[in-house]
Amino acid sequence: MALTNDQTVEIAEIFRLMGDPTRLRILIYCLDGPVAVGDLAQATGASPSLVSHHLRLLRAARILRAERRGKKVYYDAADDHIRTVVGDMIDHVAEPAEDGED
Amino acid sequence: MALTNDQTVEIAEIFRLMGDPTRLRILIYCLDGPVAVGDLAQATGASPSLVSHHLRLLRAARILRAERRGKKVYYDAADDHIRTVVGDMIDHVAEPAEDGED
DNA sequence: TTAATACATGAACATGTTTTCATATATTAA
DNA sequence: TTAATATATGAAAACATGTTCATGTATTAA
Repeated sequence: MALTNDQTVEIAEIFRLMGDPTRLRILIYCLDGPVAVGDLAQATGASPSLVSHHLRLLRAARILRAERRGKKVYYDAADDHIRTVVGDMIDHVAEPAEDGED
Repeated sequence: MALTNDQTVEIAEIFRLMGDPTRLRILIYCLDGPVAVGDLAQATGASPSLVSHHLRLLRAARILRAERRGKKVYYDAADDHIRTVVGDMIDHVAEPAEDGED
């Protein structure tokens, strides 16, 4: 499959955003359903401010989406592709190395 | 699925490496079969030196693997998970936005 | 051995990113 | 309105990364 330059850059941008451990932790916590910012901060051990900064990036890239309910804002995966990509990668790491590699 | 901290960091590292446009282009060219370094440089428009630097990172993370044949060194995807992850992401970008997003 | 080709590597520059801290905004309750 | 909770944001500090250039190593052929 051939990609345009814009598509390549867009994909790289999504991978890049997934490529920071703090942000990836936040993302993974959001894969199973909406989670509030404060809960993400608690779960990840990052400050609410830092979590909020990361959430903004993830949201801007349409990796996550936000929904306010009262005082809290809940974030969850923007679509199933995101879940699939992260799921595949988890499988990749969970599996033992394949034959033939050096 | 619960991940250890090491696993999370390992996954983030792989995503991070896929998250640079030059490196992603190199990776995508390697998905369909072994490609020599010089051909990757030509195809991507990057210098052989830069391609080599990127290949070293991709190889160290076991995203690609190398095989020398005479003077040339051929790189290809280390396993099918890599192909799957990139393929999923291409689908993600190729598809129109889903319902319900803001 | 020498030369030519193909790739790899170290150092340095330029740029970009993550994180913290202080402060601002939104929502609800009193 | 005031206070309390929850989240967002701007700026700066600390740190990391991509790229280039010069040079080094491997392989083959003469």
